[in-house]
Amino acid sequence: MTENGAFDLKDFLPYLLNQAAEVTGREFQTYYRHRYGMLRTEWRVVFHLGRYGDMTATEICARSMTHKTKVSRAVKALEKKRFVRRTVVAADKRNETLSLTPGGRAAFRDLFSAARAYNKAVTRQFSAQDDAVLRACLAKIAGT
Amino acid sequence: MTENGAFDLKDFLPYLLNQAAEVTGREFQTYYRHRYGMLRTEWRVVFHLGRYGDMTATEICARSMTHKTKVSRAVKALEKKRFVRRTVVAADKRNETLSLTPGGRAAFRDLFSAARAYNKAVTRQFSAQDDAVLRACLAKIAGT
DNA sequence: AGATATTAGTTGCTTTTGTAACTAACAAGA
DNA sequence: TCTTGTTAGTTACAAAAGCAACTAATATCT
Repeated sequence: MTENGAFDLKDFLPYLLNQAAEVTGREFQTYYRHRYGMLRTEWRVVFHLGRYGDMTATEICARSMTHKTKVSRAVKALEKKRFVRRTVVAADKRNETLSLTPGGRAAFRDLFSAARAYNKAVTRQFSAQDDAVLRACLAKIAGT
Repeated sequence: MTENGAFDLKDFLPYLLNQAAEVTGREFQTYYRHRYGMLRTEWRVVFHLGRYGDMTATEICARSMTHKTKVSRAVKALEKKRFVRRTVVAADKRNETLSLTPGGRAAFRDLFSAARAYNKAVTRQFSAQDDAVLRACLAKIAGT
């Protein structure tokens, strides 16, 4: 697309990003959805706890830029599925520390390596340089 | 992220894409939402008709990789808001040609230039080369 | 201490989306 | 012409997300 040339939907970044996000999101969701009956936010919560250790819902919100109602519902669902349990912090009873159960940890390990593999498969389409540029641009757009 | 190094959420392409898509989507939606009470798919339909001329819902589905129920609902809403009207094709009464009303055209012109401007603003963050790489990668991922 | 504000997290209600089943119009072969 | 199949588009119902109001616990200020 040139400065004064035609401007198509396929030149419009929000559209492009949305399409790309939808494709990869759909592809990867088969893992957590099929195997563990998780929703995207649930998988994200499991990722956080598995990768970074126990933390509160609020910390997950901050780290993943996810709204607290989404996280709240995800935690509730994960608790019901016995992937996560919560412990009220004695020092401040408003806080609950979230942690993975053994089953949650097993799911995490499986999904973590699936995520790595999926990521590698997508990334393999590009040169290392292009991949780096892509990631840098996305991070910049996301404001990270 | 190196081959065997730590793998973080921020290295996971589906996550990165989702974040970036959400940020830009949210930012741009203020235009069509605030000014014209449109939803994303409605704006997409208007874009198609304004940019590429009258066409049927099915054609919009194909061009924008959008599911037909989404388009169907968008068209219904746009019709109610008097941005779009439909004409049953005499030769095949299953088809309805969609076209913009004068009001729809005015909205399109406004949103089209807003989209261009927004796009330019996002793009300006990167070098021309990086921008080209970004777009190429996204198109590849989206399977376009 | 007592009033006020802030923070963590939940819930209720509404909007939006996804899925699948549906109607109507047309096509094509027996 | 009478099935059978296909295509365009809609609708009904369920799943998910967004938003705002809510409770409970703690912090702050006087």
